[in-house]
Amino acid sequence: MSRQNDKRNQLVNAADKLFHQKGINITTLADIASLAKVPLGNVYYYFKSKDSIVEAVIQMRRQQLHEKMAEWNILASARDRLVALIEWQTTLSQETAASGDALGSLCQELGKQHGVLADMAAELLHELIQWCEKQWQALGRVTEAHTLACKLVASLQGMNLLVLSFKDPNLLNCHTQVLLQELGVRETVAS
Amino acid sequence: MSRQNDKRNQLVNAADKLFHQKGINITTLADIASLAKVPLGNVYYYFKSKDSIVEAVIQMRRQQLHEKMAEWNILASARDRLVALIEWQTTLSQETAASGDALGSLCQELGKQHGVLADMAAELLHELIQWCEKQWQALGRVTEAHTLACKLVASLQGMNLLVLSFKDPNLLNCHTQVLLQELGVRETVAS
DNA sequence: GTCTATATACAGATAGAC
DNA sequence: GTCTATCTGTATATAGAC
Repeated sequence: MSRQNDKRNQLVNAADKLFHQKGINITTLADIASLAKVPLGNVYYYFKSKDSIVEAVIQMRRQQLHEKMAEWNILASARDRLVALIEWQTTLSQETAASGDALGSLCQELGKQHGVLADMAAELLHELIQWCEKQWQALGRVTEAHTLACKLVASLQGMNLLVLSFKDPNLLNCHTQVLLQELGVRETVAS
Repeated sequence: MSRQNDKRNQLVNAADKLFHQKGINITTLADIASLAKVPLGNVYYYFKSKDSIVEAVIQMRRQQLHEKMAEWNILASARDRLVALIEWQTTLSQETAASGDALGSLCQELGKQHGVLADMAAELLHELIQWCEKQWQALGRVTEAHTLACKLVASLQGMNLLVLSFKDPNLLNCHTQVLLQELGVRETVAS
């Protein structure tokens, strides 16, 4: 952890926040430098271009996603692990209402540009789906696992879009109830 | 339909296409003017700002959505009307894989900016959900109609994001099968 | 009404002092 | 390594000839 990495991390964290809040295209290097309290020109000592900052942000988010999944993996039952994912989304409902889902907007914005960055963002989504797939397999839904995983992630992402559009965090709580119920149908006993 | 409106419409159509393909923020007035074969400076005779072009595009899409819904409304059963919506999405799978869903990306991009335009885009999504809600009511699912409508639109929108991210139109076909089956569960007989 | 030329502002990126 | 000053390109928007 050198001094150099400190400043670099400040820049990546600032970019991460601004990309989420305003979108990548609208965010300027000046915005990032300003939030990170680093002089504009200095940015190019750490990154050769704006794209390489975007790449660094994606890598950081990938790391964070891995940590989240590792955290969920500790849970004993696959059902609880899926519940943890869904509940995690609800804890983000406030910021989702303000700025959308970080992963979803990243994929949406980069997806149109057809570049390497789009593939990297898509890879994050892919890893999340793969993780869900494993949980469904553990629940015995082996043949349908992939479809169910896509369905779950799509539902969450679609709901995040509604939450953003209608600025209504509560919509997410309401809908995740349904998702949780659907999970419960096969796993819990009536009580 | 004066000559004036012709050029205006050319500009709106060009903007509509480019906003979908590249996103609003990345699309420049020069891009729009060029595609519409209108000199750049002339754009300001028809629109006072870029935002007012965005507004015109949203209004046009609103009109198109109304036409689509009117078209579907002709169908006899509410179930067929919902099927028509889902199948319409699948017919768009190619362009969704290339540029995402037009409505979804609009809401995602504008949703972060918290302006009047964001509200207008959200209104489109709202109208689609309301339309779905009516169909569910007609199917007798009165109390759950709103939830089911949100769920359906969210599923479609989420799937559109996966299709864009993974550049895989077939994913949509695959998933809409599931949605159609779910609709079918309550309405069709085994055969 | 239509278009050319241009003002103005600001983006990403660079040069080079310290 | 760090920062100031600035280049270069290009965006939105305007002025004004025709």
